[in-house]
Amino acid sequence: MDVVNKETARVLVVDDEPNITELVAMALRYEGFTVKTAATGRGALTAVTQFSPSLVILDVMLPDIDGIEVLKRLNSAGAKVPIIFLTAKDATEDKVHGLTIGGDDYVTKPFSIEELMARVRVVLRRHGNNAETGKLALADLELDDEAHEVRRHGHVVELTNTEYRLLRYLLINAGRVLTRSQILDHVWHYDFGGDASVLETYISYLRRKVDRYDPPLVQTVRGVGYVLRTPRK
Amino acid sequence: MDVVNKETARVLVVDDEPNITELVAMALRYEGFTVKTAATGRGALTAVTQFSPSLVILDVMLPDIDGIEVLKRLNSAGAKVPIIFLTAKDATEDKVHGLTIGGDDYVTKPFSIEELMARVRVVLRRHGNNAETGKLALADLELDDEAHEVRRHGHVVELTNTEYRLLRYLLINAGRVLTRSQILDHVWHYDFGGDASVLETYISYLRRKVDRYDPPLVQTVRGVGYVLRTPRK
DNA sequence: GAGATTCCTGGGAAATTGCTCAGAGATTGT
DNA sequence: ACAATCTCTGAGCAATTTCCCAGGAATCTC
Repeated sequence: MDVVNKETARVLVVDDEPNITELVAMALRYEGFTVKTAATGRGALTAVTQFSPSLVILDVMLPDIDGIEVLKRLNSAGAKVPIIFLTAKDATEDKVHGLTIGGDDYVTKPFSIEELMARVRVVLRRHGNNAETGKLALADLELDDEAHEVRRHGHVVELTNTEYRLLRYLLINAGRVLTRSQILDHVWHYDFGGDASVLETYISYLRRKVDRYDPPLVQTVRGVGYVLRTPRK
Repeated sequence: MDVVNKETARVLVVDDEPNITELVAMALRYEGFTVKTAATGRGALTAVTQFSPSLVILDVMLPDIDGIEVLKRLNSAGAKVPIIFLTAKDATEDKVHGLTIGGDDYVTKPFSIEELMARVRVVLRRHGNNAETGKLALADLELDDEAHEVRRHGHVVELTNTEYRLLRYLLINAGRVLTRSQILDHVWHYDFGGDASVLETYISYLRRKVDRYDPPLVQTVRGVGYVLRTPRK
């Protein structure tokens, strides 16, 4: 289904924190992308010319040239590569916000891998590099990624962001039992160290909002985790 | 992507405790994998380059370089081999938690072999090493790992987690007589110290739930253990 | 066949797991 | 800066699961 297939899509990851680049690179490779990393703004610029990525994931805070400056230089050099900024949740956010007009986007640290990957898909789709439709469904439950909208039985269901991401992850893996740690890894922030009971709370929320109509789709597998599926029997 | 079938799939087991590596290596070999072991982080790194395993099972606590550092070095060396971490149930768990993004996973000690093998299969399947479809069957008894679901004669059978793992272990070894201690080692935690009569209790549970239809598949071999097989009159 | 051994099963206590609610704290929008 | 919303925690409660025990059934040994 891929127009430009994923195997040939190249992503450059730039961050001065090796933990982050490794984490992100790993997740991207797992999704099938070819990945290069850089630790500095200067390194990023040369990597763009040599590697010519289809997408750059770029930390705003870098030891030498900051991310925004990198963007400017790339633009004035005529390189039209889309960028996803990584930014701490502070004042600079506004700055980045104003700049992300084109196909660009930004994600605030700490982020969840699932969230970042969703952005990557969206950005690449916007740039015609990928043909994911952005729609998922199970029974009378529909999730439209583009509109960020969920419907059950035809009715729009209002979900918060975390609820949405949780439902999305379950829906991607519909019919497959997911363990708690799998879910926590994907839906919560990468440095989330808290109590795993948030998950239970959110499952509870989802049930109240999404499973208000029969049949119940969110199912517990005791001692293992959760599944989204039509009830057997 | 490397498509590797089980016969040729290689697994590297790293732990400084020989009891553990032996136990795990034996179980893996029994399942048909080719296995190498290492006792140190350094040993692991060289083994990865020489042996180029499809999967590494890696203790976090090692005498020289710890498991997380090994992961980092492997990644920065561009080796994208999936890892299953073994970790004690303490603070380090969080650390590992954050790192298990790609196809990686972790298991807390003490674990049961059966549990670890399930993770191995999941991880290898995720990585396109179609080691197994994730389905097992004997006569009209089916077990679907992904859905964590068991059917007998077409009907779904509700099993608790321990019941499920016990049945799974018997099913993998269908036709082969398993001793009590084999079963206890595999299905219960490897350092399980309780009364061995739990096993009898659970066999009883399984019979009630799974062997409700003819023919009875769960059979006792007096003085030895149990087998799962169609009765030979 | 009698005794010894091994195994089966029901009852029930203890532990675990999961659900829900209420509220504190953080975040967002106006 | 305020109000509204969202996220996460903790605790109590409910349900289920795990495990142990004990009495009795089945099988083996002699």
